[in-house]
Amino acid sequence: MTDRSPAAGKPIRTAITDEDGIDFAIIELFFFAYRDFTSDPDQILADYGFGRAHHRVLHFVNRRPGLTVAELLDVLKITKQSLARVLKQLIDTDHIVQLQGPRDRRQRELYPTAKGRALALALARPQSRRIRAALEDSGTNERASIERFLEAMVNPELRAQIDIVPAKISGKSHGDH
Amino acid sequence: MTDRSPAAGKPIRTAITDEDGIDFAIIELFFFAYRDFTSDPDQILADYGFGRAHHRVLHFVNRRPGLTVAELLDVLKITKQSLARVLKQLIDTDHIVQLQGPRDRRQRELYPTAKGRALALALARPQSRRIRAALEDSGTNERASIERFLEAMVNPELRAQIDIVPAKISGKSHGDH
DNA sequence: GAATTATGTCAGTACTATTGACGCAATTTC
DNA sequence: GAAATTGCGTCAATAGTACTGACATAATTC
Repeated sequence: MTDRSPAAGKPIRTAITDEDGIDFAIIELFFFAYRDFTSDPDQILADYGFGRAHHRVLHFVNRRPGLTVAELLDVLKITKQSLARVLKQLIDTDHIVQLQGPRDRRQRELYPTAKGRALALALARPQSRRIRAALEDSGTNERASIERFLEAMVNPELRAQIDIVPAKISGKSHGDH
Repeated sequence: MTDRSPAAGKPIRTAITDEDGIDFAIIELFFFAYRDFTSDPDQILADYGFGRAHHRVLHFVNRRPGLTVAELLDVLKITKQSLARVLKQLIDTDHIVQLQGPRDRRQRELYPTAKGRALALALARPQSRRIRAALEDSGTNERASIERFLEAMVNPELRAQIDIVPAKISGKSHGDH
């Protein structure tokens, strides 16, 4: 089984490199960075019997309280059926509540509970710590570059989703409770 | 079903923001960026009946021809059993060949075939195009910032994996590996 | 010869995702 | 007001990726 079967191609012994005109360096860095970026919350989630899908739902419901199921599906780019089980579990465990839409009573507006907010924060905390550490390694003003780059990596037609968030008033100490 | 059950918590109507001391802006950008970054190759892979796991294996076998199964498991951070099916399919479809290790005949060195190399390039091409476009939006010298940031996002103890690659010499003085 | 190592494989399970179909209630359209 | 559409929930069937634990084989090391 170790030998190639008769029809098999010959082994190529040289590594693919950026000379092929392709940016393997960043492709690979992006893979490693995202792998470790998600590993922090994954560990916490395991304690709850939740997975990465629960995290994403929880995140967006906290970021855009009151969004409807349809809007959530659109942001996550998954199907209704994929969302169903995950959302049900989050509701059953009292992390998220549904309210009937005020304008359209068919809609279900999704809101986090205090419990759901706390979990969202707990999951984001190690990720934020990792980001802060990475930015400290870089120069301070490079933060803007990183944000621009990441935003430019998103499909243009979907970039609107990013800016839905209320407004991330940077310097401000805020008060809208 | 629309009302919360008696014991349910009250809905929180305000969005989580960066004021909570957490960098939601970049957390979310990273999610969107990676989602779209992987969507390009996913479409191509579907034509072959392959998934993202096949892509990762193919990528690393092309990047480090001759790596052993154990090394591959270590880079991917998955289990032997998870790799088994994917690797078998790639071998059966003549994208990858195994050679008996020269020093240690128990080992299987993995190499891409011409077919495997071609597919790896085809998968990387749209990703590289996306990266190039994103970098064009930014300044040229910001490339180094991006690389530094992504590298700093990786767990320090795993950062060694990144530099295993032969040498990604650009203009970079990056000297010491 | 015995222990260890590298790999492959088996069985069972879990999570996330898919497509397609159907039902119900609310809204919109005519 | 009846009909069509929309938003949501749910059912059934399936797939891809991952896990743990166990066991077999061959090669290497002690």
